[in-house]
Amino acid sequence: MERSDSSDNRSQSTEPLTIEDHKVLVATDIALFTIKDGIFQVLLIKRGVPPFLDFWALPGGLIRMDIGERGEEPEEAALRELKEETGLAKNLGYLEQLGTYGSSNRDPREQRVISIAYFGIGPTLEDPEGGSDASRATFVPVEEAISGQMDLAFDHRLILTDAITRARAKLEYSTIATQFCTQEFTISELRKVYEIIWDTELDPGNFQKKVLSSPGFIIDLGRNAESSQTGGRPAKLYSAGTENFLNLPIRR
Amino acid sequence: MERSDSSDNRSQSTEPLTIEDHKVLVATDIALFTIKDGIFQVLLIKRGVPPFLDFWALPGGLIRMDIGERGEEPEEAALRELKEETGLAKNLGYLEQLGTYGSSNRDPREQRVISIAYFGIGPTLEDPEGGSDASRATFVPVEEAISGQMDLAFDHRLILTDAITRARAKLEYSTIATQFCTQEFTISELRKVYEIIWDTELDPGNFQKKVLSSPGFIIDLGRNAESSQTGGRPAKLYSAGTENFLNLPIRR
DNA sequence: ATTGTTATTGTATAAATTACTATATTATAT
DNA sequence: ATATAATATAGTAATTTATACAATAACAAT
Repeated sequence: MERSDSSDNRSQSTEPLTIEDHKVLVATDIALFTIKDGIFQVLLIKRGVPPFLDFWALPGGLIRMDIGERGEEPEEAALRELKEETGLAKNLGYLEQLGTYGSSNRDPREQRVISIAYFGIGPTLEDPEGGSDASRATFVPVEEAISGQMDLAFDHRLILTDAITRARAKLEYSTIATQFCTQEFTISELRKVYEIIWDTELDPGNFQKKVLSSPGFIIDLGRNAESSQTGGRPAKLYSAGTENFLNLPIRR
Repeated sequence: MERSDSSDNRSQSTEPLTIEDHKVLVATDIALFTIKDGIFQVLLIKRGVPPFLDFWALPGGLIRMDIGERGEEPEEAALRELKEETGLAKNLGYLEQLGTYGSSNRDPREQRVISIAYFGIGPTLEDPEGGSDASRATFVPVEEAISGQMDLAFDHRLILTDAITRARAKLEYSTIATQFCTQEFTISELRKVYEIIWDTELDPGNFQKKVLSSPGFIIDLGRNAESSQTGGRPAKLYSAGTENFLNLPIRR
């Protein structure tokens, strides 16, 4: 046998590495966003264990192989760790895979660890509280989280940056903005989601027409919101529609 | 490695699981697309080893831990397997992560295997040829590949379907269509990329204006292509521009 | 009733898209 | 050479969409 590049995924006595040696640890992380106090925020935990003890991090942890028939589903692991580390267990408004971060130097420990990162949205949820490997858990304004003031563990600044980019991009061509609202919301509230996340101002009249002319974006509930303290015409109430994507994008 | 004593994970004792027991195998797969003979095609291999012996599959394989300081980078593994299984080693026009497929039942073997899937584009490349674990390697029309006529291994039909969706969507708002062309191309050739992948017809005049008014999409080379056999005004030659995204989308 | 505030509708203009026509430049047939 | 077909490119009018901004509607506070 002169060729040494043949498949080594079955353990052979002549090969130095067994299949076991190619296994790696797989973790999940969630960038869970919300709008709280009129600010675009992300859920972070303060690590209570090394490495990166006392650094801030996205909630997450290893996929466990002792759960389920053949180990945990990745999304399941992400939600479990979210609950363990932050106490948040309500159904999220939205969850999708962001990407997998597998660079060989992303974890300082001897073991190689790759992470499947998720992008999530929750409406104003119950207050998080630290647990498990997290000494604290709190929503943090995204600007603050990526500013450099906060020490983020591993490559979580990269993951978070990618997640913020994803969020801002998806507002344009999808209906996910409704997931930042409560179940019943006004068009003004929906517009403020865009304004806060994009850090820009949108024309109320034009926004209204655009949203109302996008089929499946929002559903008219036929009722009005209660008048605000400051007066003004009461706004109609809507709920999220059934479409996931917009025919015509909403532009910044 | 100093941990040769802990590699026995098959002992079903009552002892708690060690960190080793949570490790899994990580593979990569590539959906590599091209346009060949005027048809949207994807590179598939015929498996030469079990499981799914003689099934068609996306090129790919395990990330190796015996390459590099701390194991292979995922993208590196994907390109290595591509070369080993299909012989294709030229620089790809485009490569991005598609997503990670980690369902616990996606691999029938005892070992849990998750796969990081990539989406790639090559211009008309050299002809592929099978190697390593692949008995054959060939470009296959995407319609044929997902039609059900071909037996695809693992969850590769799902991955391929997602990759096709990604390709069709990215044509709208990105400049990746140029990656399906040779280095120098005409606007007609670029338009045919859209027409073939979207299976639709686009108005030549309107397409021309749209492309030329999109800054950074294509670069005028100031030369003409050779006249075609059938006559007609010779087209100007262009090369791919520097922008990755379009301000205004190209619509189907 | 008056004023302030917010929601909603209307309107005029600008920009982009679409459908279609016209012209330019070549090859091929006669 | 001339006519015709084929393809690329440019132009034009109608339609749709986007933008800026004005007007009206419906409430609270006074």
